[in-house]
Amino acid sequence: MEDGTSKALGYCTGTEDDQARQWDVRADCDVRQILDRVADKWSLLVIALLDRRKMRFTQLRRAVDGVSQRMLTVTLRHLERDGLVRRTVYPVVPPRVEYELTPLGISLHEVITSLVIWTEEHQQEISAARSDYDEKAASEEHELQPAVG
Amino acid sequence: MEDGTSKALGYCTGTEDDQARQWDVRADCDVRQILDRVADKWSLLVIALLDRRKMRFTQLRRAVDGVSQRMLTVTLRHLERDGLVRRTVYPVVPPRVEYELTPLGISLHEVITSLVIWTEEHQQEISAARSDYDEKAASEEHELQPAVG
DNA sequence: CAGTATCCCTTTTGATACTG
DNA sequence: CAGTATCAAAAGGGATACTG
Repeated sequence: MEDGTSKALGYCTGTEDDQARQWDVRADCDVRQILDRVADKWSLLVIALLDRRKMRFTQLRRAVDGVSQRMLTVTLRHLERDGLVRRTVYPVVPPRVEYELTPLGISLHEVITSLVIWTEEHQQEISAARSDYDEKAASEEHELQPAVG
Repeated sequence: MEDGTSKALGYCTGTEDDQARQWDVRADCDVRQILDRVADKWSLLVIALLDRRKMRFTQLRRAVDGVSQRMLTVTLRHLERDGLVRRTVYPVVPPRVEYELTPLGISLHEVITSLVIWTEEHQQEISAARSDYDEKAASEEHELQPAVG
């Protein structure tokens, strides 16, 4: 689980009969590594929290608040390994460790922001689509079971 | 599992002592729904494949190729529910079902593209960071176990 | 404080078999 | 063809206990 590079990505074998897409299938293989990081349950929160400031472990733990100690550690290690976060250890008696975004991390943060903005702008449409879908799915069921209520 | 709106998102409770971040913590709750869709192992591939053309179920299944029948169905249902993909059933003898992006789906596709581009542009840096991290992690271990090689 | 190690439960995913 | 249903395997993630 610690090694993001060795996982099998079944669909990485390129087939060139597929000229319509503009993303290279092979590019997806690389993209996946980052997407998995972005998509990670906690990574996004940590990146957002670390925007323009350093934070200590416990400080992050409280800020994210739903996260377990284990998952925060795992998340931070992944981000550090990918060069998105820098970890600084101060060799003092009560250990002090600070986390901050690297330039690469800041740059990713900006890109993710555009995705976040898109989501905010289209949230209404998505909610509407969901309600619509759920309603229709419900009436489909009524066709099979007309006498429920 | 079919209901993306009811899942618990532990970190959604907003604490306002946190003025540095520019994303609203509550926004993350909504954002998560979409991010989960974007981040999904197969969604991205399907959206990419559906760019500017209709495709049938089996056609998609072969194009994605690593995907199981079940996962493709689940993925398509999610995308359909979110209003990103339109599903059209032709009531003919061998069933014919076509999938295509909605305008909303096209719009998301464009935003995701910027993320894909970012990844392609920074892939080298990330790989380098990983090698660096792994190398350092390896030598840390040698400090504990000096006689290995 | 800032972790690591372990156990265990939940969710996700894949394989297989069956159907309109 | 385009699914649904079911079951088993695997990964993800939390709680707890321990450590430099």
